[in-house]
Amino acid sequence: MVRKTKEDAELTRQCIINAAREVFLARGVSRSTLEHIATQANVTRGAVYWHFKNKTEIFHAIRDQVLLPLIDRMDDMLAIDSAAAKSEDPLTQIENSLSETIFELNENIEMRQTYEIMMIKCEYVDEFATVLQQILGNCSSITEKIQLAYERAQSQNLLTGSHTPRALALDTHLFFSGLLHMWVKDADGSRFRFQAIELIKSHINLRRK
Amino acid sequence: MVRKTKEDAELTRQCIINAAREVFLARGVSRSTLEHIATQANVTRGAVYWHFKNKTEIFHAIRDQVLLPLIDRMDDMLAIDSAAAKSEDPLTQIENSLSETIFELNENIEMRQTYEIMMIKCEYVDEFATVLQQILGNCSSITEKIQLAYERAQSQNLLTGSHTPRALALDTHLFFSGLLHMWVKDADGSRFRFQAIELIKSHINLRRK
DNA sequence: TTATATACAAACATGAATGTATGTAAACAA
DNA sequence: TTGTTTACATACATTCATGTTTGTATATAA
Repeated sequence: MVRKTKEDAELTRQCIINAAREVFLARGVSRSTLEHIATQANVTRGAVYWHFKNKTEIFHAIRDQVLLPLIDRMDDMLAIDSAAAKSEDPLTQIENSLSETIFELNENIEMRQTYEIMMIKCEYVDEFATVLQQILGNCSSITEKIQLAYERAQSQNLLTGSHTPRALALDTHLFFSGLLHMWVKDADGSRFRFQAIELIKSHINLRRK
Repeated sequence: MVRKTKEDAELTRQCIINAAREVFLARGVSRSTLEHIATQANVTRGAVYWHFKNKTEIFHAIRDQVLLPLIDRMDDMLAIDSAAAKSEDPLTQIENSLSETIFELNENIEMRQTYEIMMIKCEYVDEFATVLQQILGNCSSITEKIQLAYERAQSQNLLTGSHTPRALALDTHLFFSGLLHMWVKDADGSRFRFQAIELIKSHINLRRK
């Protein structure tokens, strides 16, 4: 049975991406073969090669599909003129944007899998090295957004102590980066997953006057 | 020229480990072949197979050689009865143990390479999955040590606010975990490497009364 | 209606990488 | 001094993943 219409083709493309995510997660990117992916997707390698140039292209497809939207949303939540910004103080805004991300990881299986692949099932060499630069770029931009929020908090006299918004933002970013890593590595959920939201709240409260 | 004495053999073993570290770093663990490693060490695969069962065993050798001592030292610096504990307040003790680790990463090339391999040049699946559990275990133990230090700080009335030592320790641990990741990923050093020590100081100062 | 492009499946050719088996020279023990 | 083990190098067999090529049924455009 051969698929024909455009929609059918797009459907198999999605199947391949989903299959690749599962396979990458289970076997790591390097050890995953196009045969594994094809089998998981109930197609042959022919179909895979039709839709993608090689494994790297599938990898990027997976990444773009779920990671980019997440970053966009985080950006939105931290923006000055967002809906959130008008109803909440800047610190709560930061807290919510972090919590929201954790919430998404909990709810959205594909996103969780993708995060796990990117963090502990992938070796950042050669073609994948560029992805690292992208990640660093995203980190910088998010840190800046957080910094702006802290600046607003400062001008509203919400902060304890006399720390610069820049330092606070970097500290928050590193904290969250560490949290995401632990969240992913802590697969059985015993250590971090259950208390992630509390940790975020506690982190922000350290700054509250 | 064939090597003969015990010492010579141990020397080639070390050569192989060092070669493997370089190769793992450059190509990632998965893409590194025993042939690559052998060539880099100026031996043949025969020698590699004589000293190691397979690639995984080399991986573990690399890890044990530099990572375990680091963790031990960190434990020491945070211990109640260490030399550091007697001359410094608990918060400075925490700060120094973190700074010391960063200092080591800066000075010790092998350690830096090993960290980089473990964090972004390795896929944690199958045989390597157990390493993740070890890492999580180490994290727990270090967090507990930090917590004890915060408890001492609390009883000495050094802390601002009313946060529990447990929450502070987790926050510090996550911060440092994130810092290490960024430190490693930030290969050109532009973003994090130069200011790592400042970030640590700033993180601890957030807690100081 | 027919020609062409699409969306695959199946077959093929090639190039590794692995593990093992064998060979061998020197150290060391007896 | 000779036998045995050590510490490798070399050769071999096998498996496996990749990329490409070819075949083909159907959709779609002309």
